Amino acid sequence: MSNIHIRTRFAPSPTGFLHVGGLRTALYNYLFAKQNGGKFILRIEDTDRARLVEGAEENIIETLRTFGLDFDEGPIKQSEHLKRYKELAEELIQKGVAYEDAGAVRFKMPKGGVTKFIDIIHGEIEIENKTQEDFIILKSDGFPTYNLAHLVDDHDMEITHVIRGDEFISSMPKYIALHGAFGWELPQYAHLPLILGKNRAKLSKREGEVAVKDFLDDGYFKEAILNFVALLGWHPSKSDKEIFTLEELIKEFKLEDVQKAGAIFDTAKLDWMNSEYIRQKSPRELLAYLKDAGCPFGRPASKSGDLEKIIALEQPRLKKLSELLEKTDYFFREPEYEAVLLEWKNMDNNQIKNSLELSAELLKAVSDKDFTKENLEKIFLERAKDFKDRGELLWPLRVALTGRKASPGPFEIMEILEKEKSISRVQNAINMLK
RNA sequence: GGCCCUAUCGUCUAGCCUGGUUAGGACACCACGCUUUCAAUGUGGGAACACGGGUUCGAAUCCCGUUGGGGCCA
Repeated sequence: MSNIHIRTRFAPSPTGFLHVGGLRTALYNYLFAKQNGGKFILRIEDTDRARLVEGAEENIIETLRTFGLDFDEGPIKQSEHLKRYKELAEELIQKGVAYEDAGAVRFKMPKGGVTKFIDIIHGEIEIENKTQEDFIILKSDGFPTYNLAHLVDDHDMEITHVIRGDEFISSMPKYIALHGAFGWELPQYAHLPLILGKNRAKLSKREGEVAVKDFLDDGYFKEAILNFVALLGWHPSKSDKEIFTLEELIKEFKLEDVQKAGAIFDTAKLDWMNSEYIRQKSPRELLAYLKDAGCPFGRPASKSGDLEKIIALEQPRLKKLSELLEKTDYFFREPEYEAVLLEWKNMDNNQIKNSLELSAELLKAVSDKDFTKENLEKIFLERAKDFKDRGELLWPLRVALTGRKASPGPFEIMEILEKEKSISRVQNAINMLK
């Protein structure tokens, strides 16, 4: 608790929905603040009025809440500080370090020397001042540019650590010169490597799914997304642990261990991670989650106990919850398939028919009460011994029940389908072969 | 084009600071086992130090250069 005064901020522009890169920046800011007992603050940088997108601010706030990245202060909006920026621009003109130019105010960038600073992630960085031009700090419409506004607010909000994307490194001489002109102390900086698309370029909306909301809507768990994003550019120093809760991340995250090079955002590992989280949850939790999400799974209604059983069957096969509806459709309507699918290896039509007729016969002999997975398995596996291989009995049966090449096993399915429906599906298959 | 950042398997990365490893893990991929199918699971496998020079007995690791990638500005 020694660093009680540490203050970080996440300062997005509301020019679009929160994307994965933004989420990671917010997360790292949050983790660093929390692990030091400090404060995490949200600031909305809404001074570029032309690029504002409706609903973006709400989406950013809502998404941060969803992930549990609760901010201690804010949201603070820059558009409410217009007077402050104007006064400060004025002050710089008075001091002779800024001047008016076609209605705008420009800051006089020192032309000689080098700017040196320490970045927590990159170490020492040196940039010659002559690479920078005099730059606009206040536009003719009275709105400040990023160059001025972000650092005024960081100062006023007493931000101690600025953790943001790499893309600002080359403008650091501007920010440092401006701090000098105001006589303000510099915060510490940590510039995060960019998250790149498959084409190695900065992730952009044009590539489709980059909004965090899209992933949420697509059936990825928030825990999985957060976990995945945390590992894009960071790795625990003394272990190979990969599954982390937010609390664990707060304990183990180290800003100095953040990678210097950009990371490609590739969803293959996210899929795996999501399936890990799906398997960790109980079917009941998954069902509740689906209900909350307004997913039509299970409608029209069957008994709710069955829904949990159905989820339990597919659980180890799911990468995303959104696959559930399609994968379990045969529980809710009669399967449709081609008769050839019933064929196992080199069986001919007659053999298939005989196999299915035996199945029907065996099923009819089981009472409703005994129509359980265990019982059915015992009965069928015993009879399957009469065949060259079990598949001759079990494959046609399973296809008759599901209409699918791939599915869970027939016994667990039949327990859920119950006797009458199981038999009728087998009967339908037999009829197809006539 | 100028400036800046950056470089280990296909991807995310450990190792680099403090030279000596069969260069480790995870995902993905392949094979095998289990198995009626698909998963899950178990075992095994292929797969990387961008390149060129130094320094050194010895370089992924230190230095220089080149190339590639990215960013910012124009």
